Amino acid sequence: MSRLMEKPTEYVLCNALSSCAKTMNWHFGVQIHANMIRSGYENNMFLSTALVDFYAKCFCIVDAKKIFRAMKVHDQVSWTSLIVGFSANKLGREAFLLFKEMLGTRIRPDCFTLTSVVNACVGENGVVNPCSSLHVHVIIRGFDTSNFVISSLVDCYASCGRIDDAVLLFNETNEKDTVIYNTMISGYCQNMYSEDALKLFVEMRGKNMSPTDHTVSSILSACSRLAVLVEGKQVHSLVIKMGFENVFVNGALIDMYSKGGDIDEARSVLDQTSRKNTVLLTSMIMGYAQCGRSLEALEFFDYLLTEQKLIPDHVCFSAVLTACSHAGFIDKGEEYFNKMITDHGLSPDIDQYTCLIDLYARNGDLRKVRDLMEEMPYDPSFIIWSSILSACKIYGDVELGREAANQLIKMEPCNAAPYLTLAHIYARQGLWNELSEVRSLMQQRVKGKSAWSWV
DNA sequence: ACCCGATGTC
Repeated sequence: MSRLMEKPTEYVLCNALSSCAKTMNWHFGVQIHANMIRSGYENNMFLSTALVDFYAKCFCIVDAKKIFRAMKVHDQVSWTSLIVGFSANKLGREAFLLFKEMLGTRIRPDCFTLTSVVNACVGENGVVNPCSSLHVHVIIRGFDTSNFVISSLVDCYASCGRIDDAVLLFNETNEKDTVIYNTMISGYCQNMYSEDALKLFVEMRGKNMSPTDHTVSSILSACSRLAVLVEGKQVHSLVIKMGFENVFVNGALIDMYSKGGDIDEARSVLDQTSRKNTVLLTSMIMGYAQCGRSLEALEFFDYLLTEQKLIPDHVCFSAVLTACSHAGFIDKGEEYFNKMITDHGLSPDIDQYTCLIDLYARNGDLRKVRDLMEEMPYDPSFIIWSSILSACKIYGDVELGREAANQLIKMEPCNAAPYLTLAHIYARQGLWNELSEVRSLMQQRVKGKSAWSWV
């Protein structure tokens, strides 16, 4: 090894760095960087670009930026590498700003650049998602024939809720490949257009295009949203016929069966999965919790911990706490919550606090709800206040109910639900003046508006 | 030589 590393060529170092980037092998990559400096290759643009890519993929975005800024010359690839780097580090805005900076140079973006910057903007819900202006660049540069660019644009439109624009672009694209179909199907699913997702799947089959494992995982999640077990089972047959079994597909199958009410079939899919991961096991626990088989959820979790050496994550504890909440197991819920911190070294995020608050609230222990809200390092969310408000309705707590309703109204002034629940609480206690106040407030604000009209 | 697209759990 040392002989090989004495006089490596630029070509060797470049490929080695690229491998380190792909495998996220930081330790080896920094040694190559050191070797590169020793060998006097610091000004090699290809190597510097590979370094940018390597550091970014290892989540050392600061180092990636430093290397990029120190470069004397750039080409399309080096610009694109840092854009991809920002994107991989969830810095979509910075990726977009870098793209704009690139437009000011004499280097023109190519389809790699455009795919990458569009992809970086997927899920960016900032002030305005720039998909339209990127789309303009795509058209100007004539990249609207590239399936890579089109599929990332479809995804970008769909991910920021502009499903109509996604459909428009999808429909006007002539040579649609499987990935574009998959992207559109997944876009429909993300936006809750589950029926349209199924329709497009049927269209795809009618055109004799072969579905992939990606197609079926989206379609299965559409089936689980629609709770259509019959269609879901047909897709399951297809999965077996085509041999699509992987963790994603099996995860979607488990979810489809448990949401469709056939928890035992979900378990049978899980048992047939050879490489089980925390996600699949969490789906299963959540499945038991949501169909009211809380004891089985907890037994299964305890079995996995002791016998299968499961390393639970935050989501897994949400599933366990949901099981406790649905069954009213207060002591067990507190025990799991504490064990999460002490035995598993996880600091609870707002979702687990939400589960525990919901557990207390459903059981009418509103004192503990208040204490936990004081203690937790998060601002109470809409979900938390909603679960408190429904508890106040059941247990007749006017004071806390009023506070919860006011918080909810502040967050979503045009949503009628909190006004109605508060009115219900007032009516139960015979507080007629308060009742008419909240009623007229609701009429002023909610009347004739949809729940989302303030957006 | 270096950079690009989609999928699953709360």
